[in-house]
Amino acid sequence: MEDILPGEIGKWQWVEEKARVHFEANGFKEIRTPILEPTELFVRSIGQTSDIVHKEMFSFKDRGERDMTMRPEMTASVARSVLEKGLLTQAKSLRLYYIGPMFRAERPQAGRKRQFHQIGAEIVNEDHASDFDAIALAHGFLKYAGLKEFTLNLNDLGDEESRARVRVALTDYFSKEKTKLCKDCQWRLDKNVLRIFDCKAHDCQPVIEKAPWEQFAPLSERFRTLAARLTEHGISYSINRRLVRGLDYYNGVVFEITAGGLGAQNAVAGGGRYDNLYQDLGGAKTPCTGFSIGFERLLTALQAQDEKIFDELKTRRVYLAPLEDNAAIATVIRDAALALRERGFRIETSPGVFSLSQHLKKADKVSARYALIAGAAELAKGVLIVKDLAKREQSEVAFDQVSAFFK
RNA sequence: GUGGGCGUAGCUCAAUUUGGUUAGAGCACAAGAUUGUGGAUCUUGGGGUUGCGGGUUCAAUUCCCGUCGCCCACCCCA
Repeated sequence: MEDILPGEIGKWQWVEEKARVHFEANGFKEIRTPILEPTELFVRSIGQTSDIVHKEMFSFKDRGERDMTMRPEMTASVARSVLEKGLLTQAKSLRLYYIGPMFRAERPQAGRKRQFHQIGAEIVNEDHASDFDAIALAHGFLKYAGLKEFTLNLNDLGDEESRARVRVALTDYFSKEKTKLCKDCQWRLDKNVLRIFDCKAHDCQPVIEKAPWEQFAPLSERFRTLAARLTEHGISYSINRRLVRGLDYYNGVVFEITAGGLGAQNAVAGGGRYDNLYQDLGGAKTPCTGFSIGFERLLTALQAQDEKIFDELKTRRVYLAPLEDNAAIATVIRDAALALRERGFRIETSPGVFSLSQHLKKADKVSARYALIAGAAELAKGVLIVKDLAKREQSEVAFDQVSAFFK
């Protein structure tokens, strides 16, 4: 697990702010839930057969001997909260988003830490028509955040009826080929036959290739409608019939967005429809869709595609440079800083009094765009010097005009 | 859970092969040259339980054993 240090927190705040603006503008409300939940919640929602549950959770007994788990994802927590607080009795449907840390006890590698962060959204109690909204929201946010190149992959897991039919046909087929499958797949055959398609083991591939794919085809009418709508809105996609996703609650349309510059872990977002989760947790039938975006992976991809993307962070940083230890000067500068703070500028300064050249050096060091300079001469004239460090220009601004100057 | 690689200053690394004086360098940091115009340069300075524990030895950063941690990949996922 990693510390996020002051030197890099600016990027985090920048992306978080963009996420809040974008999701709120699309009518989504933020929800925050506890990091700790009863283990049972994740076992019932994500599924016993998923890798997440059977080998990747941070679980322990608390002091009351209860089985607790640090959340490995957010969808189950949101569902729990919606059911527990009866949110659907106050509204017919919900559109929620979240930002926060998740925990999975995997072996770390590039793009995969044991604590990681997700930005995600859930559309609760809306039918398949909302699949488009979920995908458009995810796609739109990635663009808004500044990601230029990424690929949307889609698949259709089918409705319950067709899934049941497929499951029977596949179980029948793979049972006959059982001896050719790897150990994991033999286990999947018993527990969740669809996930055999996720297998990357070399020996399983010929068996998977010959599976009765025709049971999946053709894609449903719903899926084709969705695809047409995406095209209409200029969102390109590829269809990947092998995309299954490792959480058991998915059905219907599932999707994954991949981006370059991420190493082996190249999925930056993933999600899909889950119509049965609320029933599995003891609620009423509640059709849903949702997705989540890997925060760290998004940061990595953004920087890989445009190394200067976070430079604009500098443009809203102001360094304060009092030239003398003088209460009047300190007050004038502080008042100006207060006004700029309200305009969203970040204020930097150094404790103590320094010469002008020392101040300017320090201003460079903190990557400030502007310096506010005042000494005895300025005080006498009733002005501050506002220096643009990038353009190497400066002007004298009257005390009460500083805020207006930065408009 | 599997495989490979790596642990020496805040960071990147040297010295380890063949054990031997006080473990070095660059970057970064701090002070000064520089009392009103910045990124350079120069000078000076602070920084180390060589991951940790044990063993061998007159002597261990170096050899041996153990252990912990990190990185990359598999797997899986965001």
